Amino acid sequence: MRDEDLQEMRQLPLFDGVGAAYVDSLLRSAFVQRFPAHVELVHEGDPADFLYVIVQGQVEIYAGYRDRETTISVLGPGNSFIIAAVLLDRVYLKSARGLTPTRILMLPAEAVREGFAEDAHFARALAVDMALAYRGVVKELKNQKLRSSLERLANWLIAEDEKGGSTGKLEIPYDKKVLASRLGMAPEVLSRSIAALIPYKVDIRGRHVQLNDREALLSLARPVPTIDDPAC
Amino acid sequence: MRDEDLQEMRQLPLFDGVGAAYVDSLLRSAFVQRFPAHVELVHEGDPADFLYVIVQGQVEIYAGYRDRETTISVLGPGNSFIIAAVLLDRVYLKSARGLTPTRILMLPAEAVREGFAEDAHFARALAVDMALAYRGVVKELKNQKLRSSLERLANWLIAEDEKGGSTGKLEIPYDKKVLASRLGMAPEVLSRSIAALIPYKVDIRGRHVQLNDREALLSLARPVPTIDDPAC
DNA sequence: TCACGTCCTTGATATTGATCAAGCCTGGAT
DNA sequence: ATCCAGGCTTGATCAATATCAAGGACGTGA
Repeated sequence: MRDEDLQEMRQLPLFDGVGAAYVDSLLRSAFVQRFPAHVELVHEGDPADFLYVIVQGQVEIYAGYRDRETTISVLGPGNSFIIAAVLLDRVYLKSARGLTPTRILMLPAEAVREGFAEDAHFARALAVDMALAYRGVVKELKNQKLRSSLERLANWLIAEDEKGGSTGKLEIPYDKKVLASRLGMAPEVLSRSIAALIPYKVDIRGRHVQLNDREALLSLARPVPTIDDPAC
Repeated sequence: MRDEDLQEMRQLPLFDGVGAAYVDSLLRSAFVQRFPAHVELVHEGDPADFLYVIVQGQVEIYAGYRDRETTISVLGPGNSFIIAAVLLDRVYLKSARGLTPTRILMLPAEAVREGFAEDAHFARALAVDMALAYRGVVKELKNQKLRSSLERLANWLIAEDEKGGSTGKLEIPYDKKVLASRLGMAPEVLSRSIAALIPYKVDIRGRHVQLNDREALLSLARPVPTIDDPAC
């Protein structure tokens, strides 16, 4: 790994609270790889040989069943996948592909497990990551089971706006078909739900979104911290 | 805590791989409580003051949104809830109530976090628990997003039969309305789905279930390890 | 034994979402 | 500039699920 890459990798959130010497030791067996867009990085059902950390680009985590497919999440720089499979030495439950060209840090699973067994700080960092990831999926499961498609879209828009500082303007960060899949609906349903938000002063043109009456949208969306607040 | 309780608590899966001296130290600040059925043990949104471990009885983990409610899981003896909230010192994302009378070990959250910070074995045990819990909820999210109600029921029956040794006979372990909620459907839909399984030689009377043609049901259910196998 | 509450099933209807089809729009390649 | 593939929208139709209603079954308490 090149020195400039090494310096960059040391800053990754995965290594928060972990001793620098130990991080370097882990990184010695790792490498950074570039992938073009659309390439499948991880295949559901495969043994977990690597822990992946996104250095650059956007990765879609998805899963299939028979001829169906759904997007579980879309991850960006600093995010890792899939810690649980690596820790437990089991197969990946999900697949991953780059939505854009990507640079990915690949940590051999063996090295991660050794680190887990030997370095208590690293073990704790992984536990905390696991706990946060778990809570994220619980919130998503609740979102799916408890809300309609329209409610999920409205809440996603509110949350995405808040991420950007509640300016009332946001960009949908990927194709609408990916957003539809991520929110658990067909693309046609997303189109219709977007149209259904027009009375709530939501203006969507292409990927550009403008929320012209935040209170109106909030009265429809009715977010709750235990589903919608990433910091909760 | 009474000595006989103490002995019993030491055997809990949560403490696998953790030194006996440390377990005893943790248990010194804990207590075992009995609750009648239906009592709410944990309320969604409350601060996580305790880690709960079921010693006896059956607990329904559920969540609500506006006037809706869904069952996330039903847990039995040996299972704990809710580790992630305690570890991160955040609110509970879910509620819990006993479906039956219960005996619950209550570990103060503070003590658990201290244990996590001080005892590397305990930290690793919690990390592994977290990884397993994470994978479980990912499978459930996939189950919800990728399958119809009928598919979820068929697969639940197959999995429940396998838990009991694949005898072809099983007992639904709680009220059907809880099973319906757990599988993400209204009770009426569960009734209709049960009736729809009659051509597949599934015989359900009350809580008694008999699978008279496992292959037929499997051809409908089409289980995959990455959703249905708890050991995967 | 009786009364009552809750669970469950069945029927009917409404709503939500999926699927199929068609055509427009847009960005990339030539 | 032109062509083409894929994304997206809209219309139509179908399927799945929710909701409402009613009545029977069953277990519990008196």
